Amino acid sequence: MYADIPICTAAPTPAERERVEHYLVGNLSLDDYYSAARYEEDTLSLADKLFATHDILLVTGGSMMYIDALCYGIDQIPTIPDDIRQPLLERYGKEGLEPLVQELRILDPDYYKEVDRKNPKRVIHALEVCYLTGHPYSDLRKGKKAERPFRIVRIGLTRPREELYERINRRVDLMVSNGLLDEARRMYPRRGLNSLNTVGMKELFSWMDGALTPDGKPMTLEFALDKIKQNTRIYSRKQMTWFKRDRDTRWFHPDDVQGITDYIKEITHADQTL
RNA sequence: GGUGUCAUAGCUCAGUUGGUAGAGCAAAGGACUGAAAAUCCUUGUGUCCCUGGUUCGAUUCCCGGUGGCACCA
Repeated sequence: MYADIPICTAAPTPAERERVEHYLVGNLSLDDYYSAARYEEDTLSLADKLFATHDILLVTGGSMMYIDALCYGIDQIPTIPDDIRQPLLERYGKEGLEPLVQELRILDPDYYKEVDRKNPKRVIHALEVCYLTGHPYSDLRKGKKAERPFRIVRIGLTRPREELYERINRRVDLMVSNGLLDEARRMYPRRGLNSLNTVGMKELFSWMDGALTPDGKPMTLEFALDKIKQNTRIYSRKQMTWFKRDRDTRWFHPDDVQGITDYIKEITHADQTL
């Protein structure tokens, strides 16, 4: 989605896009506001258009909440304007989280009971919605699964951890030889943007800032690159935690092309007999 | 070769006035509804380098050994 950081995001290359049509690649600029809800809108309207000429569309990637927004929908909650978000962020910076948590207890006791009260993003967002709408956030959280006018087949790809980690490390090395450092240097002036608070950029920005490692020494490039590998590994584990919750997902080793093909055939056949 | 110093969790190190030990980082598990590649939560038994001694009891004190580091030759 975000343009200008194709190496960091492992965006499909022009050659790959030549072979297979891709959508929503580099369609956003780094300072665009975006969200899972907008992704839901964008992908649904795109799907509507593409199904006129295609039978099957493939959604790939590992952005957990975005994929769920497309597959299962997301509740109608208004986008928070800056003049509501900013004052809350300032208060959080000055007063810390506790007063905000107490305020949430009054404005939305139901959500207060279930939120992770140590997570600033969750607490602040709930307050934002309360302020903006004048209603408790929990009133808007229906959690209702959306119906889609198409069939969704979820295929999960995974591999033994050792194999996975080895590939992640190699992937980062490959990104570096493809010019990740130059990309980070070009983006450095815009480093405050949320879209650049991402694995692959944040570690290199810290290195450029001369940040210190936990033992008090200035970060080396090698340390920053190890950090990228480590954070990518952690991210891959988070993906597993998220996706394995979903009972509809069928898992395959990525090399098991036969298995995946058979599974798709089986499902298509089942559809035809219906 | 001599003298000094250090040896504790995967790593960097605290600590125990002698009663078998704890932080940060790493690692693993988990949460997740408009900032999500974000944000947050949970989990710490390890021959306290080895041998012997003192002691009711040693990782802690003492002798010796091994290894690292520093200085002197």
